[in-house]
Amino acid sequence: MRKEPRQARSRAMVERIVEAGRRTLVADGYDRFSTNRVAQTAGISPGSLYQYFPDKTALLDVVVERYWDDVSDRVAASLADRISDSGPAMARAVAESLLDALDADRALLRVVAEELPARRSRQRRAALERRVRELATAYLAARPDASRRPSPAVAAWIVVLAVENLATRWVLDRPERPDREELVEEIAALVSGYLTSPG
Amino acid sequence: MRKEPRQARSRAMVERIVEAGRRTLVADGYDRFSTNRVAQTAGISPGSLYQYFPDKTALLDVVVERYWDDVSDRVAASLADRISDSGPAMARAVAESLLDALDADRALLRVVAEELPARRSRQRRAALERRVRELATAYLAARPDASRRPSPAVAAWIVVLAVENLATRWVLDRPERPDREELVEEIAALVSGYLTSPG
Amino acid sequence: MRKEPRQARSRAMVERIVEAGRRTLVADGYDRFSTNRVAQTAGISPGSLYQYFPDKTALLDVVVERYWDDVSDRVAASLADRISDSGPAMARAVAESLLDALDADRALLRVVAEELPARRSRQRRAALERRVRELATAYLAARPDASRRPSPAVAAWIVVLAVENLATRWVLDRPERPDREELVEEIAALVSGYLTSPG
Amino acid sequence: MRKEPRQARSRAMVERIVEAGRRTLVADGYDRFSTNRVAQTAGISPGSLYQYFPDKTALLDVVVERYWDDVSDRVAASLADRISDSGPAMARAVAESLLDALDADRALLRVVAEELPARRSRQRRAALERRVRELATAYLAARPDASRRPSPAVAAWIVVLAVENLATRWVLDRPERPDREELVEEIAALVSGYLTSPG
DNA sequence: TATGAATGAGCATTCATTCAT
DNA sequence: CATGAATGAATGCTCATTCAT
Repeated sequence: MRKEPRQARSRAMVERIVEAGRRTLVADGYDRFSTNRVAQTAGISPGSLYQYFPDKTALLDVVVERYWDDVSDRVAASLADRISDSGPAMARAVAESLLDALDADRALLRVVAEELPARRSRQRRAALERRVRELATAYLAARPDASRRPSPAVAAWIVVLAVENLATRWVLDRPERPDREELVEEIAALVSGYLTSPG
Repeated sequence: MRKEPRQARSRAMVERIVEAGRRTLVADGYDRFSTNRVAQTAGISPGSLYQYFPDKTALLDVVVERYWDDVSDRVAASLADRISDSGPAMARAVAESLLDALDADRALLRVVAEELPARRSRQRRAALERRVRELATAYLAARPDASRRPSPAVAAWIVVLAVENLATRWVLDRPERPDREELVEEIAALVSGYLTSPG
Repeated sequence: MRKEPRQARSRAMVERIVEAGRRTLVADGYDRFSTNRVAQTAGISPGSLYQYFPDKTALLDVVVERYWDDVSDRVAASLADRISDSGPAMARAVAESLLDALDADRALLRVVAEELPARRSRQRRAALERRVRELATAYLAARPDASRRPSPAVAAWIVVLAVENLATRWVLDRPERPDREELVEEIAALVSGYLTSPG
Repeated sequence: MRKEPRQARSRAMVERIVEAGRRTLVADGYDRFSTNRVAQTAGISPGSLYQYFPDKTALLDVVVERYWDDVSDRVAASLADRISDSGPAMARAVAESLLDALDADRALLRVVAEELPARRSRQRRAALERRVRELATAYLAARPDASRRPSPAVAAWIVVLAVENLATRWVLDRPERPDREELVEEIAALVSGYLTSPG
């Protein structure tokens, strides 16, 4: 009496491999991310891996993809709890959400952002940026007087990239100054100062 | 009669190898950056390479290091020509300098910023940031009323990282919007808006 | 109510697999003749294949075996239509029959004769040769004055091998010269010249 | 005081690898002809093999090529010692030469002719055939009355293929009948009977 | 019987590094 | 110093075969 349909078995196996991939990446770094090693970590044979992924790259892509999707989801979820009206508060909310999301799997962020060729992460990272940018654009569109920048699209590009990079760097480097609170404050200032700067 | 002292010979050889490394990196990408290939490009034997560099990584590091030092020098030189008084003009000058400096060897920037594990660039990139940050800090220190941010050091950290990343991404992606002029304008707004934002 | 006895089921399954093997061989070549691929072509699972064949080799052998048996049958059938009295005419008939038989599945001949290790074909190809040799021997025995060769068995060995190889090579290479008609003529001359050569 | 120039070192190594390839082929068969195994047999590391051959196929090709060239040379050498005038004697000489040449490395002939995909041998085997064919054609051209066949080229094609295959098969199978002497006799009869057969 | 997921030994190939010359 | 042939561990990947279901 098999409860789970075939699909579920596959899904479980894919899960197992992806998780092994993630762990291998975090534990051994990108340079040691080899199919044999992942298979060993997953407790399967190298051949089995190829029943679920056409090649090494495909697996890596899924791991990376999943990471950025998770970050993206965490940002979205986190934001939902912090919706607020005023501009600076909004910027603060975004910053906090991003910091939380990036901090959630800092070890993997380190690999994804610092060991992988950026090219590998590009697409999914861009998806995250797009998602946040859409929120930003919607926000700006809904509150025309929140921004004095001439182009909302350009403003969103500027803001999102700047904030994302500041957050990433901060999470990875954890400098003494600014501390988290300061950082959020400065980001809020950066964003609101920019938006209210006369265009 | 050997004219040149050993040191000089070494220096010339190191130079030759580093240059070969740079060319290999640009021409073939990081994946094909192998010691054999570099040696061949340099017109020496693989064994000789190891007389000047302990391992492949060391060579790569020097190439990267040199790249960021060059960028750093170009920024400094470029800035010297644009020294100006007013805040926004200063921000504009920095942005322009950075864009120029990054654009000067865009092919290598692509490899260094998108193919190499970011970790490799870390130290020297940080050096560039430090250098610019120092300029920024000095500027802010000299003009206390230019900034309302509580900590000059933090403000410099924020500004430099934000501007550097925006410039890098823009050079690499060359998006239609913002175009260069717009970008400079927005960066100026970002920086001056931030600095004048009440802390 | 199962209509067919187990035997019949097996036979049908064997058939199905062998046919799939044949098609795989023709379509993809010997290098891609893998059990998985054959099973897929047969619409069964790789495991099932092993219920009918102990290993890959056994299946391949049956496919090859079947091919040469088919050729053998075609030669026999074709010959029945060309029975004639005079020696040269007989040689011509054999040549034509062989060419027809080999041409009938040229695609498979190519694989069997040029891609497979010849060893694989050995036994069954020998069976074909034996069959034709028997006809030849019988013919020679029935017409003692048709041959001046001392040993009919040896003469048959010589003639059959020579003719078979000439026919095979011609079918596979299809050289401009000799064309088919010429070839048949030359084979007839070869055979009758040989047989009438004083022993 | 290095006596041998660089070339010679390479040549020795190539020789060593080719010989190891030959031995591996003979000892373990085509299926076990792997680069690692050849390297081990040669007493070198797998990587070294690739300094002399771009890939496995290239090595195999050289082994096969060398085999057929050797056979070809042996035939030529052997023939030089048997040059004779009369037709049947000539055919006998060719047959003997071929049998000698093929017998010289029967173990390798087995692999080359029965295990390798024929395609691999094709080109070099064709070279042998061409070489012998040229001799035959020259012979026929020089003695117009030696042949009554209409086309010398076609006659050469027929004769060479027939004789080559008979010789090969005989060497590989070593049947009781015909024995070597008989075989040579029958081949002579085959050839001279054919050539004198009225076209 | 039939399945097909899982296996794992094996393969061809690469490349950073060494060391005898 | 310079050489470059030699190394050999490691890699991504395949496929004949097995066995729990």
